[in-house]
Amino acid sequence: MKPKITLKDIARELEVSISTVSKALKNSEEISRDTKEKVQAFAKLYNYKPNNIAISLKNKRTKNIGVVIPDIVHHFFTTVIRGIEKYANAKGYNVIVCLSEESFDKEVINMEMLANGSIDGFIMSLSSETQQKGDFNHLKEVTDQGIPVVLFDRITNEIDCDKVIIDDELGAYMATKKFIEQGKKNIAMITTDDYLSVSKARTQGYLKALKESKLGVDESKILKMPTMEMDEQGIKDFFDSHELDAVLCVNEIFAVYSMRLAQQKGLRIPEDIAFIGFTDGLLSKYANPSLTVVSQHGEKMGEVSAKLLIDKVESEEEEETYQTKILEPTLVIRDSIFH
Amino acid sequence: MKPKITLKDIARELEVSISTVSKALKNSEEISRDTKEKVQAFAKLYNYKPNNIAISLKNKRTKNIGVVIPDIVHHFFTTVIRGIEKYANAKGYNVIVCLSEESFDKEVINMEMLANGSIDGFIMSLSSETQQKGDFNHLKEVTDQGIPVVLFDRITNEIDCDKVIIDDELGAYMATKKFIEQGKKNIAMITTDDYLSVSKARTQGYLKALKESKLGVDESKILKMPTMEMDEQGIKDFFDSHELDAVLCVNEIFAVYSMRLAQQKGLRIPEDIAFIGFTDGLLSKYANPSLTVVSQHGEKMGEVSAKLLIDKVESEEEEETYQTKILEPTLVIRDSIFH
DNA sequence: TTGTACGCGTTATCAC
DNA sequence: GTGATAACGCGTACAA
Repeated sequence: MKPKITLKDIARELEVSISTVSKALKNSEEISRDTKEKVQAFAKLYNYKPNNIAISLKNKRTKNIGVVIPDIVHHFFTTVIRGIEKYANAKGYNVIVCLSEESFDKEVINMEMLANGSIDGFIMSLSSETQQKGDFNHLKEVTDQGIPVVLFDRITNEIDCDKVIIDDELGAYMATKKFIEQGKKNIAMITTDDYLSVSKARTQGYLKALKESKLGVDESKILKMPTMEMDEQGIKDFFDSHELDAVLCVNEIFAVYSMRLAQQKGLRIPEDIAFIGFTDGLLSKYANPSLTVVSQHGEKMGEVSAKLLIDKVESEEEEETYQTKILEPTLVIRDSIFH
Repeated sequence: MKPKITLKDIARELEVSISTVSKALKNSEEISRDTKEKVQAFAKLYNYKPNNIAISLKNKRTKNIGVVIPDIVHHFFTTVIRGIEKYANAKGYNVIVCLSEESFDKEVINMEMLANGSIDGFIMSLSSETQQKGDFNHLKEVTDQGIPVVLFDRITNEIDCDKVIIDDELGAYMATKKFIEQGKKNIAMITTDDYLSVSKARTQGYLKALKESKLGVDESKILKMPTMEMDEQGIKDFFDSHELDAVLCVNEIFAVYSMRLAQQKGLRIPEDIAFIGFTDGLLSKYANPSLTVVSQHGEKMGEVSAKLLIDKVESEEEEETYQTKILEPTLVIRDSIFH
């Protein structure tokens, strides 16, 4: 058991002053070669490392980034974290992860916990409850304090800050268009309620593609699930009451589950009915048949978010200029559609 | 823009001393009702919150937990994080997540980054490279400094610390036994190289069950993959060169992919060939057919780890007594075997 | 009842 | 070339 050693310890042991030690360790020109060597040798021997907390207090910089997300089990958020971690780590930052579990209150509590000096900035994606309530005071307070915030994926226009999203509307548009090109006539969409910013945008892309085609829109072919949770019965009923030959799903879980239902009804995929989902996760890759998806490029999104945040944190001037980066979605073609 | 307010600011504004403010905010009996109300009102108005960093420096307690894991995209680790986060948050702790990406060097760097005061303790699962090298000096150094460590899942006996694992051997044993009871005769195992502690234990459980039965062991029915990465061709060759009616896989990805291969060969699941995997993730649940798995109870594991760590962090006496908690695995029966 | 002084570990400035 | 001092923000033992 050898407890952490401080400057003071070294100073006492070597019978010099604390400031001499501090300078010696930084190879300051002021200090004689002799003392420098003595101090550095001693420090190395006892494995001296400066205390991060003390430095944080002094510099008012923690080198920590707070990441607040609704859920960590979803593959998309997981890849975003990985992207953030990658970029942040390379820049010497640590990542503190907090989960809101889709709860407004938890989101608020987590942010308050971190906003009192623990972090230099936030990267976050709003909980569904927050988007539903439309209450963003906790974000406002944080930005008012001058703490930089980057929102990704689930964002709001009510807050002035940097944002990173993919073009959800375009993604859904591309997917729907693909169906149309392949001659599908009865194209359904399974999504969540509109309060989720991404669901809304995706629904619009779907509608846009249909309006541009001869097919036109049939609102009854849109199934809006109340939550992100799987409602197996809801989807089952939907399939029983509609004649469909293509389905666009707002996430991969809905899609994979829907495929199973279709198969149970004896439909062939993609001949009788084709599927496209969002999120390029393990589920899509290993589903049977494998699922065509609109990739959200989570890792890229994380990296971009981290870069935006760290740039802002490290920039001296406080520019009040914010940007919104819109990443291009891409279609990952697999066996759930023709190719 | 209203920057953070400090005790000093309040003191100056109200023309009292800093310590008076500090005491007033803690409702100290020493302070007159009058000043207390004045101070508290002012503090509330300007939304005063004590600076975490300053408190950390003073208390030598950060209320941060460092979590170092090999990978965040695997469902198992994801659920463990969730468990840790849940427990830790309830206790007022934050979770700093670092990814080693299965790399020894990254693991070392991450730990060093955090060990200089940023955290009160570590929860970690070893990278495969670390287990392969058998070099645990970075762990030794940390524990030598008196920083508590909890290892989970991928552990080592070389380090004295609390540990949390599931009984991997038992899990594999249960699964194999299940196959045997159901009359399967040619039971294979797809695993990774033995340097991963969990793979080794699982292989032993598999062997134990076979030895106890009349079937006996056929080493050629064990496929050892060099890494956690999917080697599709390796599995394909294995299937082509063996007559199998049951397969135990060390993770769900191997299992789901193997099922697909079996189906492509025209085999029926579970009649012709049955499958069991490890890890109760989304993949297992939504596979077609759904996959029977040995559940590792990741969330529980995270909670238990967090509890062990926080208990140790908060205990005054430094007991040099460590425990290893062994969680019971359970079989989650789904359609990839008879039931 | 209020205020002073000190310490947590570090760095920067200034004096010797 | 070296050291004393102040400061970051807070809490607390002790003094007034």
